[in-house]
Amino acid sequence: MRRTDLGGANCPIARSLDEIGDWWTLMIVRDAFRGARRFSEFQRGLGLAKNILSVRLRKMLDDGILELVPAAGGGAHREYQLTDKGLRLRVILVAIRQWGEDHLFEAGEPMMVMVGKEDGQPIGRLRLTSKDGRSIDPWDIDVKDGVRGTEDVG
Amino acid sequence: MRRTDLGGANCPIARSLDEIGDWWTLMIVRDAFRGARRFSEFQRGLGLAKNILSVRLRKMLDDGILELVPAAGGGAHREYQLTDKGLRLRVILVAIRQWGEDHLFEAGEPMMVMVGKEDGQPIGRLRLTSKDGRSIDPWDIDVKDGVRGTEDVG
DNA sequence: CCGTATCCATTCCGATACTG
DNA sequence: CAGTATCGGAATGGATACGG
Repeated sequence: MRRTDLGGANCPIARSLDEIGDWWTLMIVRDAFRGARRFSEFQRGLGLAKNILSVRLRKMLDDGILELVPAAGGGAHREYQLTDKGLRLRVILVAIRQWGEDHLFEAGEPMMVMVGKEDGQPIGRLRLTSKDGRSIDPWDIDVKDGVRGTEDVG
Repeated sequence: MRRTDLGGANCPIARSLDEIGDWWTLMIVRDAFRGARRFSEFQRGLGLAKNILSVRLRKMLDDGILELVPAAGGGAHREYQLTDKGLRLRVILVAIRQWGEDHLFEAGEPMMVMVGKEDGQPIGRLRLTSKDGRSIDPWDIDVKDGVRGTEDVG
């Protein structure tokens, strides 16, 4: 996404979109969460050309979303694995998923669902909250200049 | 996004990405949340060519993300307004924003922040939860076949 | 099996000019 | 102001062939 290059902007949305605001990247992350670890797994799961997958995977390695690690089973090859930064994309995928479930499917239509490993139940809905945990409606939010405070991390 | 057209897939992520998985669309939504309502406002805010903006806005109208309404001030023209479906994209923007804040900014670097209209405080972090409200880690989630149950709405 | 290199078609974007 | 029409250049995507 080059456009007029907003990558250096001080808007976290613009900067994020420059890195992951691309169809394939998020689909690769989706498959990684599903357990895909090898080149061929991503390729079969997504049905994209190898050259494209190659470029995307390398960029995601460069961006620190994926990393290459020795094969889990002890094979000679290496496998792709989500970094912590990549794992944190799960929230975005869930948000996208829940929006799609609400607005892009008919009732009764089959779909893939996310369930907690522990209870096997569909995960809860994401909620916008104020600092003290109360729910906020989508329109009760403003945007203003600020600074990343270290105390906000975590 | 044409690719191999996953739009009809039963994966909500793929289907969502087919509709909003595009750089400009989410940036337009971002500006709409910031208060942009007119063609020229979007154009100035995003710095994109008019022909592109024109196509994007029309598609978003078709998709029911935006709608045209009589000018708020009583002017002769009409203005773009987020539909309910569009307003629900706020959660996705917040998820994208928080990820970017965490991984794409240095401490102390200036950035735009979202604050609750009511208390003026930065909004809380999105949390993945199980059905009963307990927090879930990003890796403690599985994906399986399912159906959109009407009882899950809301 | 894991990629890279090449080629071609399509799409996307920006600039500009133009209409109502 | 709010778009539409056109054009050329750049990037993207798919297919295929090739190399480690």
